[in-house]
Amino acid sequence: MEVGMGRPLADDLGFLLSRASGQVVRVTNAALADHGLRVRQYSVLALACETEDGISQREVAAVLGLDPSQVVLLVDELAAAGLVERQAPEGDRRTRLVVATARGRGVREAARQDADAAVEGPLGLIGEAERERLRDVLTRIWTAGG
Amino acid sequence: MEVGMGRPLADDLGFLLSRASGQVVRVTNAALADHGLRVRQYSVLALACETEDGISQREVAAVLGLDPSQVVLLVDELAAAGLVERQAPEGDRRTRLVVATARGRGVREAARQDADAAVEGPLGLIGEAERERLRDVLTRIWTAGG
DNA sequence: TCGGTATCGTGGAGGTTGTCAACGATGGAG
DNA sequence: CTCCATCGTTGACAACCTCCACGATACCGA
Repeated sequence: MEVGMGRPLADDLGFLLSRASGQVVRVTNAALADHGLRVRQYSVLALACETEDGISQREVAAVLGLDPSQVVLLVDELAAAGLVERQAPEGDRRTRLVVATARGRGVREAARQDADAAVEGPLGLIGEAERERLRDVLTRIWTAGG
Repeated sequence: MEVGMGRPLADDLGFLLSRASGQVVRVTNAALADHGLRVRQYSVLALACETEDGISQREVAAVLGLDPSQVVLLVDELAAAGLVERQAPEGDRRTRLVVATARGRGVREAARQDADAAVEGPLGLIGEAERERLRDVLTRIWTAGG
């Protein structure tokens, strides 16, 4: 029986994941501040920009891994800034579609560039092939779910 | 000039990182709850267990990527649970060494097993070679720093 | 030896996030 | 029509992050 120490924290994937994530989020938030955005808001805005007709708040919550109640405030803030609008869909009067405004799409583009540039700090040493592999792994982790 | 949409959010490494991290943290927290721990506390405890003579709170903060003021409360809670002790080092009376108690080491081991098992949910499909690769990438991201 | 400067732990304020339970409104199935 | 599910919303509460300030201690140069 080995009595020594088990695997150190520095090898724990969960720990490494959350530490790296915190790092990137910190840097990204700093970059987005110039645009009056935080990462959460930026993510919602980005999602809204990716559809022509908008995306329901429920879907936003599901994709981002958030509680639906969190999305309410995020959309409130984005709407107050004039970056998105809440629209009623054709058939279902329960749901609200989050639709990006023209201004929202512009801000998203500008913000994306700054965020991408800032994130090159932590990610600078990671090559493109490795990034693609990382995307794949992180997506699979998410899909495997809880 | 391409007018279409740029890279979607689902390809953004920062987003994928924080979503996967949140997922794993959520699952881990649930597993650690049986031991009366949260991930943050568990990380501090794990770090304390990895040294014979303890680790300064400053170092804990640096390794975990936290503000030193956060560590104070975490150590308070761990100490109140009898899992760690604050000890004064030989030379420097400013610093406090966080030292794991025998009970703390036991709890850490038990908690580690439950946490590792729980994390197999999200990480189950990732092979060992890929995990090692992931550890390497995440560590480099952290080291590249901000 | 003294004085300025840096570091450590700690405390507090303020904003952000995560979690959970409820509610009203609407939709859908039987 | 009735029962049940879904959607957005609200509120409460704990956890977390960020920043600033303080007292105590250490270090270094004059």
